[in-house]
Amino acid sequence: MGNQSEITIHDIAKKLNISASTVSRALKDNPIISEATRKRIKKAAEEMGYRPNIMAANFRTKRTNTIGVIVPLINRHFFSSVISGIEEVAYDQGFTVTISQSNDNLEKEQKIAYTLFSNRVDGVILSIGMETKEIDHLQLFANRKVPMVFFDRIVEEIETHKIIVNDFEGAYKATQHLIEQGASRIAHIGGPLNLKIYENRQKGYCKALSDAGIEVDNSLIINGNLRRDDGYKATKKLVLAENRPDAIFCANDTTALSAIIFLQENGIKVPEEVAIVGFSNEPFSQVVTPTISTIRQPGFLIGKKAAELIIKQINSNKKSVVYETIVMPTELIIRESSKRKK
Amino acid sequence: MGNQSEITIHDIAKKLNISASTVSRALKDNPIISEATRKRIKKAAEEMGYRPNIMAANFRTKRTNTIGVIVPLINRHFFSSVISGIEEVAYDQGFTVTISQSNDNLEKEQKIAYTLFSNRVDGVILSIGMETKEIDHLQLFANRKVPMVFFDRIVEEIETHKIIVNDFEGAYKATQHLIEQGASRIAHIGGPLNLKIYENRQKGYCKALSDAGIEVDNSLIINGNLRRDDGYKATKKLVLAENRPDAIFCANDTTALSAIIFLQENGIKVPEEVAIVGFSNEPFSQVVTPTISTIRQPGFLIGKKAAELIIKQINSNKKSVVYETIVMPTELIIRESSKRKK
DNA sequence: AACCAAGATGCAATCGATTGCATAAATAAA
DNA sequence: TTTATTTATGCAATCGATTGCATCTTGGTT
Repeated sequence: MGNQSEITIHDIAKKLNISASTVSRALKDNPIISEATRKRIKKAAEEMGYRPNIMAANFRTKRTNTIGVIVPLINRHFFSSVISGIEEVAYDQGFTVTISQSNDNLEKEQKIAYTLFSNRVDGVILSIGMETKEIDHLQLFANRKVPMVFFDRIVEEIETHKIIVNDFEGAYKATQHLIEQGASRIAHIGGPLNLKIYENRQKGYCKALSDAGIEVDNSLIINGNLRRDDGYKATKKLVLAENRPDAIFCANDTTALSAIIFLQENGIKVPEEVAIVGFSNEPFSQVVTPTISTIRQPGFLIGKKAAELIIKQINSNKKSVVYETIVMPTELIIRESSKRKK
Repeated sequence: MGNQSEITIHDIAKKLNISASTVSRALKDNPIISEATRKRIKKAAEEMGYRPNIMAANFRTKRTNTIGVIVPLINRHFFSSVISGIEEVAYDQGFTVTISQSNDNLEKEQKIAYTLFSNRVDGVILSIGMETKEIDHLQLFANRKVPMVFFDRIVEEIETHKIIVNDFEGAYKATQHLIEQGASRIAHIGGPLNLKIYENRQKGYCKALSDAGIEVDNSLIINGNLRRDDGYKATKKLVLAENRPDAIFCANDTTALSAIIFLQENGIKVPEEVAIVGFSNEPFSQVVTPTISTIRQPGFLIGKKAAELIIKQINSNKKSVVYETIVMPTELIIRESSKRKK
């Protein structure tokens, strides 16, 4: 059993008294090798417990069949869904997926990018971190013609494939829904505006208001980092001000939840007095009390699509690629936190 | 900008009129190279935009600095936490992490294992799928002396590092806590007993009862698949029986939640009339109403520990490794669903 | 029988970084 | 100055699979 030394195609060749090139070709089902020898070779390979040294092959062919993925945090439902989608497609096509998380830290993102590049991944799928304003480390891939797909948090300046969620539409629908539920003073707890997604959510919110003839009141918009604490404080500020809002559209579910918590702690009824809609459909949003209305982002589908796009580009001999920007639709999920009895 | 052709150490060598070996050594900070030349070389490398071809280096040195991870499902909080922990440690030590999911499918798990092996990962960290009864594909690593760490769902027959959670202890503490809160008729909604982890949880529950002088009543134990539905039905059955239990220890948080939902729907107060403790500390358990008491499994720590173990083994010149089986402690988190006012 | 084409296999170079050993240069000791 | 010693650098082989080109078989055709 214990077989420690590497078995190479040369070992097989020697045993069968043929050349290594023939072995190589046979194992790759090259039709130029006769049926008979191919079978002999495969049989021998099997018996000898041969496992190809992919490192050697990669080195020679300059392909790794590896896709690098960079996300801010693996341990978050949206991103792990995307990864799951990527993995699903990539695996079927014979690709390996290497995953790294930037922790929303620019320095780490840069290191990861250089590492992936040095590892000669065939392509990169990524969503940038909150701090990412410099983009030299990403330009690297563009310059060297390494296929790249941005998703969700994209970099506009780099011309490549992009998959985004229709944040504008989602925010619009969320806000519109709040209006339909009878709200008229609708606040917004938003994210950092240097990220396009939060800008678009905010724009969708504003557009829905103005389409309904409601003037946008900047005192009702609070931007922050969308952590639990941010939502709590923002809600406090909104509620304690004179002329309290009767609804809040939050740019993620975390702040929606912390808003609800603050409101409940202060005896303000959700949704009767303040209706809430979040964003992202985090798993907890459907099990908390009240369940949180939110916008579903199709993470798994985004992942699949990203993998398909990048594999297509990897396999197309890199000439004249037409870059696509895919906008994924969103879906409004109405739950208790915004549904007012009529 | 557009720099398409590979820059190698030979290009640097040629430009500086020195040999490639000197360049290689200088870039690796080999002290045998003089300060002066090292600086010249590094400067030139920087200027020329040199990026080492790690494929070539890996091939030569037979190390990939890559750790392969196989989990049943990426998109689940426990596993993504573990991955996060692995990634954290591995990254700091200069390792790359490759992640694959088996989807609890034996065939896919086998394919992944062979792929990882062919890619010559330096080590493998894995939690097996539900279907995994054959283990040839895992023996492969053991035979070829590839470092391996099992976590959570381990294979007993393979002698290697293992990291498991102390399910017995966790269940014991949960049950004990319920007793301390004044409960005396404590039910258990358990998982399939062919999985070790659920067997141990049940054993811990029974031991805690008998240690407290409470006889185990089998009519209070219901085993199932621990889905939402299972918890709901089990609770119904328990509650509608004569002599209703005054507490339930659930083998996961999902059933704990559905138990709570059933109880609330039927006007039974949690925790006053029936106290509940779950298991796993799923993210939702701290945000639902009431918040759910549960047992924390240190996923992130398990990941870190697994990475540390495997890296240690990779770096130790593979002679005489002592395999460790680490049992991670659990922590009881007391929340509203079990805390009775005194 | 002579020639050709198609089919099957082998030869040898190649990818880029690493590394044991040899050598050259610089310094110290005699 | 000569020899030993240290320090710095170069030479060349190597890792295993791939692949363009050369070579050898074989059978078919005239």
